[in-house]
Amino acid sequence: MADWEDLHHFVTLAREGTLSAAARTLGVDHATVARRVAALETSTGLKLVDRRSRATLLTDDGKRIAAVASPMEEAAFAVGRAAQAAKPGVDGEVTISAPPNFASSVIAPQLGRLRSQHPGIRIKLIGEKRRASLGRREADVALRLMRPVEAGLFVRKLGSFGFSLYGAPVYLEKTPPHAFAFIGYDASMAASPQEVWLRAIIGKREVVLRTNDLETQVAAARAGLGIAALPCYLGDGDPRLQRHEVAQKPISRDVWLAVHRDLRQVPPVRAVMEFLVSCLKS
Amino acid sequence: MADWEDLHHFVTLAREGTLSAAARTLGVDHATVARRVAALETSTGLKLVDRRSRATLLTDDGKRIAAVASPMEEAAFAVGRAAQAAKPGVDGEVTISAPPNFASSVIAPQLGRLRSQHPGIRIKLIGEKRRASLGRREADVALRLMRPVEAGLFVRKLGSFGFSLYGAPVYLEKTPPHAFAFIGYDASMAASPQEVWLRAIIGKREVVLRTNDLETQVAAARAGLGIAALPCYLGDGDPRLQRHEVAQKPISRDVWLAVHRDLRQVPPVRAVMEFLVSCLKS
DNA sequence: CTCTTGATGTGAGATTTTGCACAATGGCCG
DNA sequence: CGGCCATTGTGCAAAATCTCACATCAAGAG
Repeated sequence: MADWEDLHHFVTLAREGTLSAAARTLGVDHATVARRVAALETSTGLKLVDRRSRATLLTDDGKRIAAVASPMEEAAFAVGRAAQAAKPGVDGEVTISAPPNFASSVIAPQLGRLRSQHPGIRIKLIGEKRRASLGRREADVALRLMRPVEAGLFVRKLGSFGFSLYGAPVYLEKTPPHAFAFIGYDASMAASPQEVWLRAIIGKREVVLRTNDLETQVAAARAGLGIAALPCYLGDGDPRLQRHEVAQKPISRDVWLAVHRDLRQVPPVRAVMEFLVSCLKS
Repeated sequence: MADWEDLHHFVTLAREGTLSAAARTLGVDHATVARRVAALETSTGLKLVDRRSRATLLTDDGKRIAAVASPMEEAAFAVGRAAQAAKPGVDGEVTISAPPNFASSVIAPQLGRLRSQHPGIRIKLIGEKRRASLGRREADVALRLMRPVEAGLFVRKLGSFGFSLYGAPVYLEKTPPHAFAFIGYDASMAASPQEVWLRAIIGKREVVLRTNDLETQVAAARAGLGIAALPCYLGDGDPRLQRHEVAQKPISRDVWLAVHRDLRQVPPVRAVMEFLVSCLKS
């Protein structure tokens, strides 16, 4: 039988697409991935990849083998979860994935509370836009703004938060609404509900800044560049920002908590879940 | 994530029960298995095995992990089959598992025919009593005397053969049936249909030889030791044996061909299957 | 067209892993 | 009770593997 570690490298290469990317996720050198895949080709007697200088493409045989081998990866992740679930006690490291501003503005300020309740838990808090895969254990617990649909997850709605328009107090004073300039997301976020809502309000008025980063919008609005659609939890407590009410129906987004079923009962994970619930109650 | 090859060694150890046995099936030294399992224990942070001097027992955690990891092994075997199935052409090595006497008396004599039809096929013919696992690729094609029940197999009935009583001609001449001495299987084969049939015929008469080996029975019967229940294909063509008819309803056993679904369409496997069908037609 | 960038290929040295040989353990059988 | 035997544990030399560094290559930007 083929070396399972060779299969591991190959499956990762098949998913990542390049030797270098696979090497990064595996934490090894790209030369190692190349050699292990070559070893797998020898042991199976099949040509699995086309080695191009820009990327390595899977051959038809490679696609077939990758499809058959990927259940191995599922099982391997299940082993990792089982190992974590088997560990007793409330100690351990728990990785939380959340939207970046949510991580910094909502979760991080309250982490002290969790720390004092459960001193044995170490937290890894990752603010990232892309959805971390819970199945692949990129995170143990995830906060999402959309209801997660992956199989095998336990999902719970934690609450919701609203958006309003905000600007610097001095800007709102001196600028009549018909002359508002706006700050919005760029094309990568054009489909998000709050951006759709904002565009409807903007109408034919001017957009002076497009960015993919919410913090940048906050900073620009504070500086008096224009009006931005911000979560109320960001804008309402900030003396450098002032809400501007509009006639349109206000928008709100739901916050979902997701955790893999295998980890739901693990004490440290449970503790983190309860902590996150309490974070959004207030 | 844990090293997949460590998992491979651990799963094998879990199935085989001892380091040495696992080492044999993996083709490595027992020290390697021990070290890799230790490495897995370190990486998972769990104690997986109890190291006794006579055997290594799985802990409860070990059993859990083994249960979760064994789907990995299934997938790995599926990869092996997929690799074999992907190879083009009718060349290749095909492993046949069959009852020992069947292999030597029925299949082996006709292998020349297969060889001349398909010169590119190399045959590995394994005569063994225990049922080779097709799922674990211990054989590509198996002949069985019982209908196989494992999942994922393609099964076909090839035919059947009968049993009769045979003895040396001189023995049958000088011995009246009520004084027959018999040659039969030992306890390990007591449940086989032909042995049950033979016992009913024997009644209270004497059994002078019990053995687990059919060839030994043939040799003893030829030598005039007594009467044995033999497959007709063995006894009828042998001038040193003569059939003795009895009133009891004759018994026959079915011969089944089994192959894994994934390999059924592979050209060399197909060729071997057709060859085996033709072997049992005559 | 050239430069930059991110990819793959290749060789040498360092590290890790492996196999071997032998010692130790403990159940089984007479 | 004592020898037997298969199994596990350990240290060292050998072999395989990995990392690192550098060369090469192709696509896209300026």
